[in-house]
Amino acid sequence: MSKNKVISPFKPAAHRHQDCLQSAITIAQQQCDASGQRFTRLRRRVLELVWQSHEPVKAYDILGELKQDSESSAPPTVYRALDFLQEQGLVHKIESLNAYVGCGDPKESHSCQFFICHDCGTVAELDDADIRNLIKKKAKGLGFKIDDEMVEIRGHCQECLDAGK
Amino acid sequence: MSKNKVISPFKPAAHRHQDCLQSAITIAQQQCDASGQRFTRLRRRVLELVWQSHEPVKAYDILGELKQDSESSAPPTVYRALDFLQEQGLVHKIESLNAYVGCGDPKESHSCQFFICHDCGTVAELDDADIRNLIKKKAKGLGFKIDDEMVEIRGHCQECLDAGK
DNA sequence: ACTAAAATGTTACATTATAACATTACGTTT
DNA sequence: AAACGTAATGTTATAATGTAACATTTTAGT
Repeated sequence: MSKNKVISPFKPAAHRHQDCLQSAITIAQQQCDASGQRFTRLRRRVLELVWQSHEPVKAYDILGELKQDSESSAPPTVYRALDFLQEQGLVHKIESLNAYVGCGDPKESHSCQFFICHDCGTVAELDDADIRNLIKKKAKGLGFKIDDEMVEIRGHCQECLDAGK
Repeated sequence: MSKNKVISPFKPAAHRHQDCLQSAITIAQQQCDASGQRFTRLRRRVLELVWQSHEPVKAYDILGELKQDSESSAPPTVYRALDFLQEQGLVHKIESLNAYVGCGDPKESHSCQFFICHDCGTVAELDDADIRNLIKKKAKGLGFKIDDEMVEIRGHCQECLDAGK
């Protein structure tokens, strides 16, 4: 179970994103059912909005959309839903962007590493055991006990490099 | 030159912090002289404030101190100084805390990895070639070109664990 | 239906950061 | 030293991100 996984690769610009979204919602529903959490209409809606693309989404952009739904919404509406989704592992926050992305594999808790493309704005997510173990080893050398780790790599994805952007 | 370095270890609670501060300022002055940058009074003062301890410092806390100096100051005062210091490699921003720490080894540009203790709030900084190289390798596997990397590990340092905090 | 807990609504505000333009300080040329 | 141009700082206003506190509604379990 200590495998290196690409949880979400960089998606080609054209792909059936509807499938990504659909799958994310289905899995989220199953997860919540299984763990006795309530996947309410609001939480579902926020998750859908996070999954609108593979780009990290800002909380206030989500809020803007919610308001268009003519649902009564305010910042806490969004932040509470995002907190819930993060606790369930359904979304991650990208700290260096103050933005949120859907998690492609919420089934198990994991460390994750993000690769963020400056050009197209999309993000790839890994759960890489090599990185995790190396960090664990380094922490051990410092006598440090890890709670939580954040690895965010900024640069340029293959597709954008090829496109010469 | 591809060595693993501990740029700043977790400092024992009691140490001659005056020396850390002094050294940081001296090195900063030398760096700026060497690269033809102006290490102005304001920039020096902000760097001193960042180096008040080994805990990350918030921009608005720095602003508060500046105002006490009876210097006329506003947010841009601080953010511009911090931007400059970051460009020179003299301070780093901890993204997950929106806070800034002095860099213990600004002499060369480097990747760095932070270990952040939740208990005492202090931070250790590594420049670890193993981590850097592994991330580089993983990026290569994705066809990804790295600009910049952020590794921030949150947990508990040895000293706090020993103290049973 | 009743109740307690969870979720959401609502208002207000705190924190973090930047835009835009005015002024001052500084190094260079003359 | 005076004039000039650029870099640095001052100043005002506002944008962007996030939370506290309390009211109301919804839900699950009895």
